Amino acid sequence: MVGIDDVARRAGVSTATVSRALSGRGHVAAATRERVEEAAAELGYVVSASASSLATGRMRNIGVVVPFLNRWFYTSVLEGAQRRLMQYGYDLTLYNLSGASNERSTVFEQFLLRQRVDAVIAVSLELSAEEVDSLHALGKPLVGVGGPIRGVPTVSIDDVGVTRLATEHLLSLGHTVIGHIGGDVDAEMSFHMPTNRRHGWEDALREAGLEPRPELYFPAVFTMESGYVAAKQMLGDPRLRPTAVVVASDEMAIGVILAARDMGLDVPRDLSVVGIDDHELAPFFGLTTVAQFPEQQGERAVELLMRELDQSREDEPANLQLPFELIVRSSTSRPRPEREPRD
Amino acid sequence: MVGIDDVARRAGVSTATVSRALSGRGHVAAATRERVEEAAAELGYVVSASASSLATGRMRNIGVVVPFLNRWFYTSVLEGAQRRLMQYGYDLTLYNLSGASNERSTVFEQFLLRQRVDAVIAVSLELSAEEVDSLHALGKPLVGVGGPIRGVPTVSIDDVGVTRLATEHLLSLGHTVIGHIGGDVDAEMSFHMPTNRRHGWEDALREAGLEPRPELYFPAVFTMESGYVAAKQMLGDPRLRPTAVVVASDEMAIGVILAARDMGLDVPRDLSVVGIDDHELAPFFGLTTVAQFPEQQGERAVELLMRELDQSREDEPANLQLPFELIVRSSTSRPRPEREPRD
DNA sequence: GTGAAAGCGCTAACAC
DNA sequence: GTGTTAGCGCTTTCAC
Repeated sequence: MVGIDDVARRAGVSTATVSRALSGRGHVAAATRERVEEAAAELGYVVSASASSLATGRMRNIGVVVPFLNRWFYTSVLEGAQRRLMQYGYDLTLYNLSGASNERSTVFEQFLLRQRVDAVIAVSLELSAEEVDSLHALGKPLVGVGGPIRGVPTVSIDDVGVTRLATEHLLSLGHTVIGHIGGDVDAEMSFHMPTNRRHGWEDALREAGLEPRPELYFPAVFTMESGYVAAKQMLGDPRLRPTAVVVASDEMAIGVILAARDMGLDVPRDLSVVGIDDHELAPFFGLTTVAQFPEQQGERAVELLMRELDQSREDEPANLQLPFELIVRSSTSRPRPEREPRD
Repeated sequence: MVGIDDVARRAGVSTATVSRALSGRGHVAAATRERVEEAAAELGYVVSASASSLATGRMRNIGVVVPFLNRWFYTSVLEGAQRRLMQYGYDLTLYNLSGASNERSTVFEQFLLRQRVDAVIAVSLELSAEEVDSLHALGKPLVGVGGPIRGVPTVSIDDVGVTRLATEHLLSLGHTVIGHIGGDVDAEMSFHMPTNRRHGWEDALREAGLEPRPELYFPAVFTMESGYVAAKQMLGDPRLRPTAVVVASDEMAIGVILAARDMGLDVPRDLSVVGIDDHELAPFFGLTTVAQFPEQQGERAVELLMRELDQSREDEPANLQLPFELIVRSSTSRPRPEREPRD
């Protein structure tokens, strides 16, 4: 293993100078720096992460904790975070909680505290006060993605706002009977995200002078299949007859489109559908949706972290609300007139 | 920061004993071990990963390199790998190559060589000889998932076998005009995987005494949409008229099902479809498929690595072929008789 | 601008 | 079975 003193010897300087030259910290004469860099390159020298970490106390590694891996949202956040971290020269170590039931405590009590990460990003995770405290006690900054955590800076979107926008889009097209398929309140995703999205639907309706009808809300669990099942219930009930539906995720919304097709309903002529996400499959299905940008959320989380890591800690725990955007495709249109056009 | 000598003092022993007691290496009297563990718990002591790594030369961390993140196969492998690594007490640091074009060289030249990982798992990556060599030069074991790498142990499935099985399933149902939608040879996935899968289709056909017709093969790029597009081509050509199609991935196969529907074809009455993967969406679409088990592939890769890491290196570079399995759902059936049934 | 040397916190010989 | 101690390979004062 070629070490720092091999480089020092070859460049004819001390190890201190090599360290300074290669890390960019402290002043080194340009000529010296060049000699050192050359020597390092020739020898194929790379600093030992553990030695460097031991000396500096910094691992240049951050932990990202996700509740699942096989979901578009999480992998997108991950992708954004990882890309930005790489630019900062940081590694990303991944903790996935979807395995054994005790994995969560293992991660928090064993792995995260082992001093292998300088900070952690928690994605869509409602952390307990103890979990937050134990991390903070070790001086590890923490930022959340996807929902607020008490006393922790967070990046997220306005969950009320997204469904409100989706609903307003339908209202502006002339729909008045608008259903909502949303997350089951006591399912996985926590953070009251399902509740907030439901509120957005209700708020928009009320503002338009329409009272949201509870029987037009159907719970589902954020999968295509559950969206399909919920839609069949909603569309099959002869008392309901919605002309449009706001769906809390694109995957569910695609399920809704397929259910409508299977029932002989034309989308959008008989039913307008709008989702939330802008999932990679949305264009293929022509799905109108409110895009959130999870990769960007991952990137911003990293930036927040880097700021905390670099500077004088402790700005305000800034809660970043990221933008979202209505993307109109072919799954929404004006409602079909009740009676045959008179022509 | 509470260190090892705080624990030693509190337990009334030496640091060496604390180290031994807590790591499980070397002999410690049961009573002593207990006292040490107690002291450590009371003080909330956790070993410093960097100090420990510096002393042992082991990071207890392995790097996993994937070409993409937003694909079912990769996240599944990742999930399996991560679960198993956790059991071994190892961390997983994630490298995703899907970003900037120079990310690959950055990962290989900067990150992996920084001595932060004890070994690496390369998923569906055709590594160059230099990439392999530079890793080996550092004494870092390497295992591949998803395809062979020269001189590197690999876990994968028999790509010829899976499509052969899928094709045989259709043949046994009585189909004789069987198309194939496969990966584009010069697209992302490398490893000749698309070519191998195509061979499986051809082999099975030939064995049944049927000459595979090149015009019944359509290339696509492993997305639902590309499967849809390819299927439209295949099904729209009046000279072709396949009664069944073997598709190289479930996502593409779902695209095929949707295309058939849009053309007024009934699956499976007018067209049988079989995919490869057993993707999470397969049950929802009733897709008959050949399941591969990517999570298991991730787990096995870890096991291979642990064996290399633990023992006397250098067994044979064992290439593990993992099992696959035909899962029959509702997208395949006997072909419709050419003429109306005579009753 | 550069060098000498004292750690960083643990592990593993080696003694006993 | 347990203690002493010499590193592991860097970084960073402190001198010069």
